[in-house]
Amino acid sequence: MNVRRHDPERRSRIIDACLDVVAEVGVAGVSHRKIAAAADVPLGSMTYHFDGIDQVLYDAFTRFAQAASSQFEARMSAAGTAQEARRAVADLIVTDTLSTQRELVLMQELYTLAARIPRFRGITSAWMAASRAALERHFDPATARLLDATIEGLSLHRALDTEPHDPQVALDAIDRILATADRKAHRP
Amino acid sequence: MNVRRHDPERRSRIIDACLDVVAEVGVAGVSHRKIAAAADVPLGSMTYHFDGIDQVLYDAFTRFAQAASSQFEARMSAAGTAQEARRAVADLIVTDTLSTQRELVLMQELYTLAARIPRFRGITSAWMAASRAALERHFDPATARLLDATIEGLSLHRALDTEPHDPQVALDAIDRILATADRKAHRP
DNA sequence: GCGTCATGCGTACGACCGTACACACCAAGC
DNA sequence: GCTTGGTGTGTACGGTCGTACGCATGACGC
Repeated sequence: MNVRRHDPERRSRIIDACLDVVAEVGVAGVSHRKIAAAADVPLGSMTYHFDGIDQVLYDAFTRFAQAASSQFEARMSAAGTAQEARRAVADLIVTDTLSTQRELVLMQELYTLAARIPRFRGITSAWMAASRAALERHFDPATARLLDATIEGLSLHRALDTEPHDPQVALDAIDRILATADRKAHRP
Repeated sequence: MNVRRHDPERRSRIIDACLDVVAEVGVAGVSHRKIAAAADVPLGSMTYHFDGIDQVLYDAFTRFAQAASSQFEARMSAAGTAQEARRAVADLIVTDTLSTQRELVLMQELYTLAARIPRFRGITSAWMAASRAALERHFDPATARLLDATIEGLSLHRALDTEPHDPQVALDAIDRILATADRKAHRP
């Protein structure tokens, strides 16, 4: 027997490389050859480790969504007071996972795939459910849903704006939404 | 001289066909051949009427954005009272341009392109500016911006939700935002 | 009627694609 | 040391791609 059936380290490197390639040339531009070159693995490895390019994309976006989701959750659960929660939501928009152009591009690519291909909606719905759950640690469900949608919208505007975003805009938006929210203590 | 230099009717049909193809297979799947087949024009027409596939996409998304923008503007300017404006915003989300899966997919594809390629941001920024201007007919600028972002977010959630969207959610969200808005009379 | 010339098309070429598959490699059993 | 069998790779094939380009077409000036 050889050491392992599927070298997980190599497989993992392919997934990371896939995200890099997607961020650079978009889902439209990915190919086995480009990913293999970026991961520095032979072309043959691609078909060996994955059934097809769809599976590579699926696994790559799953990893991306889970990473973003964990960061979101960590940020929200670190907030103790209501004021900290408010600040945490703002940070999510202006300095967190969704802050670099790379992350924003990947997010958009994932949304686009999910909008067109039902199979990918599993990834986005899990992500959205996790975000909402994290927000519901501090806010009532209706507010969590509204905040979630607004975060998406502001992030999108951020991705498409040519000039740098003013953090105050996000803070103001959140304050206005929270002004209409049920007061809810932080769950112990 | 021949009748015309660039037959506009044929060129226009190619643009429409391009949107159809993108809606079906995504930007990742478009090709000269598929668009030509969908438009029922010879393959050679593609390079004759357009400099490259990027230009086809650019023109197609420009048309799409302008159509959506006009509809948005028409919907908002038809509203006279504040109550009608509130209803108009809700309609934008639940029954208007952004309501069919086709429109939502195209919108996502455009956003993704714009996030990655600065050239396409001209289309999205014009669209966003027009939306905001239409909203500012009824609401103060800060509210218009917040509404705009929230509309985007709710539309996105709608595109990715597996189950049909409850219109009441959109209405509630708008009401909560408007509850914090400056009262502003409809400009004559 | 006929030459002229811009319009628009059919075709073919080279590049790149996904993937099948033969096989090199190497650890383990004996 | 030899056999064996799974692991991972290199290569080549059939197909699709964008696009360059030669040429058919038909309207116009005369």
